[in-house]
Amino acid sequence: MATKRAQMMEETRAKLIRAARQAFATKGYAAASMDDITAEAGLTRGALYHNFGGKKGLLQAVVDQIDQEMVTRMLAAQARAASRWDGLLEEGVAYIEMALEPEVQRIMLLDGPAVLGDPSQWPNQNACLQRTAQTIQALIDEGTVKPLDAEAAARLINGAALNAALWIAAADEPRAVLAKAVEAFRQLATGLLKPKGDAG
Amino acid sequence: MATKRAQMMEETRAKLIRAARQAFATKGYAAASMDDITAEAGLTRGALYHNFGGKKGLLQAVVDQIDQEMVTRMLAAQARAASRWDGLLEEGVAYIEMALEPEVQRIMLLDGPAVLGDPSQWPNQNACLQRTAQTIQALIDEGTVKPLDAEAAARLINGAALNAALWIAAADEPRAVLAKAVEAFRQLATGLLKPKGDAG
DNA sequence: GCTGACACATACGTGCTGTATGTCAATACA
DNA sequence: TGTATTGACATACAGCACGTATGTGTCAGC
Repeated sequence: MATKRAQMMEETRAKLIRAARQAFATKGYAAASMDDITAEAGLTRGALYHNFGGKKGLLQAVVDQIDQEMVTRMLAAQARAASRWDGLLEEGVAYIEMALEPEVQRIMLLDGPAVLGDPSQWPNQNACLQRTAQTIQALIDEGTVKPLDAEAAARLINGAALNAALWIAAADEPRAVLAKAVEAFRQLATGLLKPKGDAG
Repeated sequence: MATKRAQMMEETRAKLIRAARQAFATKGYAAASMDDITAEAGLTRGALYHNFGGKKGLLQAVVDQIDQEMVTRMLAAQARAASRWDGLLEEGVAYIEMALEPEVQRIMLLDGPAVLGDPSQWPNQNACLQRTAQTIQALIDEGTVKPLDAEAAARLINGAALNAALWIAAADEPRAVLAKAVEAFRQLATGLLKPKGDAG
C-alpha cells in the first residue's frame, strides 16, 4: 500500500476534527484553545497547522463535516414525505430540529457565520441551502409554488427555520416552543403556494 | 450642580461607544483591540473597565444603542404604511434594508449573537423583535392574520428578513438581489394572512 | 542503503485581555 | 474655606493564546 502515510494523515485529521468539534460546541470557538484541542487528540499544534493552516481552517473543516451530516438528514426527511411540497416542509422541520442540538447551534449558527462570514460564501457552498433551493425550484416547475426566485425563497425559508431554532434552544421549555414554531412555520410557508386555479 | 461628574462620565461613555462601534463594525469584535478603541477615544483601558466592566460589556452597550436606532426606524416605516398589514411588511423591508449596512450586519447579526448569545436573551430584550411581535398580535386581534403564536411568527418573519439581508449584503449586485428578496418576502408573508371569509 | 520529502513536535516572540494598584480631581462636611 | 473621602480614570503587571520558525523522526524512490 502506497497509502500508509496518507492513511495516518487522515486519521490525525479525523482526530483533530473530532476534538475540535467537541471543544467548539461546548466552549465556543473563541474560548477553545488550540493547545487543549490538540492535547485532547493526543497531538500538538504542529499537526493542526500542517493539516488545517490555522484555527479558522480547523473550524471550516468542522463546519463542512456537520454540513454534510445535515444534508443527509434533510434528504432523509424529504424522502419520507408523501408529496414534494410536504417534503419541503419536512426539510424545514428537520432543519429546526437539528438546530436544537447545541453542537449545530453553536458551531453552524453562531460561531461559523461570525468567524467565516456568510454561510452562502463558504467553500462547501452550504449544501443545506442548495438542497432547499432545488426543492423549491422543482415545486415552481411543477406549478405548486408561485413563480419567484428559488434561491430567495430558500434563503427566507431557511432563515425562518434558523431563527425558530435559536429561539427554541434558548427557551425554558424547548418542546412546547418547538410545537408553536413548527406550526407557525407551516403556516408561513403556505405563502409560497400558488392559489388554486391560478393561470401560473 | 451635582452632575458635573455624571456629565463627564456620560461623555466618556459616549466617546467609548462611538469608537467601539466604529472598530467593531470595520474590524469585527475579535480583531478590535481595547487599546486601539480607547486610544481612539482619547482614553485608556481603565476607563473602559470602569464603565463597561470589560469588552463584552462594551459590545452590549453598542448593541443596545444600535437596537434603539433600529426600532426608531421600524416605527417610522410602519407609520408610513396605509394599513396595519402593510405596516408589518414595511417593517420587514426596513429591517432588510437596515441589515444591509455593514455596521448592523457585523455587530447585530454576526458578532452580537456569537459573543452575547441569543438576541432574545439580551438584557434590552431585543426591542426590534418585540415590535414585530406586537404588530402581529394586533393583526391577529383584528382578524387579519391567522390565530397563531405572535412571538413565533415574529421570530420567523424576522429570521427570514435577517437571512435575506445577509444574502443581499454578500451578493455581487446587492440592488438586484434586494428586489428579489423583498418580493419573496412579501409573498412568503402572505402565508400568515387569514383566508378570506374564514370564520376565525 | 542512502537521500529527499513530508508529517509532526518544540521553542520562541508578539499581542491582547483582565486585574491590581496608583493618582488626581470633585464633592461633602466642619 | 480647608480638609477628608469618594470615585473616575491611568499605569503596571501577569497570564494566556496565537502564529512562525526551526528541529526531528519516519516513509517512499533510486
